[in-house]
Amino acid sequence: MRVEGKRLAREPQLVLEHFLPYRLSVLSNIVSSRIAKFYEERFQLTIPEWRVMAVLGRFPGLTAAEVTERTAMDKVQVSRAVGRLQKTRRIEQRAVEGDRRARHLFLTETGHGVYVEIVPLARDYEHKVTATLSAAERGQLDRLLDKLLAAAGTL
Amino acid sequence: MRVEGKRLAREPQLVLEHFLPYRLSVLSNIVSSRIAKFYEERFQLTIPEWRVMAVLGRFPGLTAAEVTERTAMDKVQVSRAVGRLQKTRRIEQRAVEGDRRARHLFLTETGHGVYVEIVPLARDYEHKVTATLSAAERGQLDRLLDKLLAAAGTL
DNA sequence: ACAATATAGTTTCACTTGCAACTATTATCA
DNA sequence: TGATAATAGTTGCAAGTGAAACTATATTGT
Repeated sequence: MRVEGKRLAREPQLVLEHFLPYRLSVLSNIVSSRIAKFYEERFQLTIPEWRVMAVLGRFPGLTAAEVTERTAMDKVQVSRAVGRLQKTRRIEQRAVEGDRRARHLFLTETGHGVYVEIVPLARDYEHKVTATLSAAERGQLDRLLDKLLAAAGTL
Repeated sequence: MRVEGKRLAREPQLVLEHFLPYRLSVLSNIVSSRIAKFYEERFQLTIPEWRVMAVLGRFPGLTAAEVTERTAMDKVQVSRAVGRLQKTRRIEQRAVEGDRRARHLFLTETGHGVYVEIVPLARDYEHKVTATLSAAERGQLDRLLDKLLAAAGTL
């Protein structure tokens, strides 16, 4: 009934800590949870909320559906993040003329202030994460992520 | 009240799709959710369960605490995965002599069969994800992940 | 024009998750 | 030895999640 002894030697094995999906997941979880903790403590902001603010900072007036396209979040997540951001007065909405289902979303002045404050902090954190990499390695990392993201999208 | 017009041009901006934490999260989520779906459909297995099985396949007899150390899962997650795996008869436990709190965990014959079936499938998937990379790039990826994981762990 | 479809966004539900509290057991040390 | 602290593992709870159902509005085809 038990599995032990030399049988194992010849059988397929998987070394979890060398397994790409596992490594990606661990790395991503570490990075995301640190950021999440930081945003939460400092701004009472979740990562989905931050993502919505980030795209609205760059593209004021997107609708929720357009935010969804640009963030790899699903529409439920966006809807909830938008709801919370409105409650906390970081974003506001205006009618889309010609379509009463959708609304344009904008950072409020308050929201924009938060955005402007976070952006350099986010960059700092990114730099810390990649601090042990050389410039060449950072370039490699970018290229590899591009390729992997493209590949993963079409699998 | 609104944020628009040329003000934006001079203000800090963050391009989400170039932001490392975001990119890592998106890539990891795509990869993990595909795998999760596959494991679920084919083996009624969650990723935490699979991780537990993967380490027990390689290190039969670990205790739950030891599984925790080796998987970057927390003990609650391990406890629940172990519970489900016992219910589905994929693992079993034996007493640890000299400590009645802990138990050694082993794959059952059934569990081992699942393990042996999954391992090559997992490898295949990994290869598919990296199929667009050259051998050199795969090497780079490994090295970069090593460095980033080491760095992230100590931040 | 109007029935059938599609889309924007919200809500419900079942499930997962992590934190903290908890039980049981073992280790420490005065 | 007996009190205190540490450890293994489980459970309760509050919050987050995605899938599917739902409302409201817009589009399409006849």
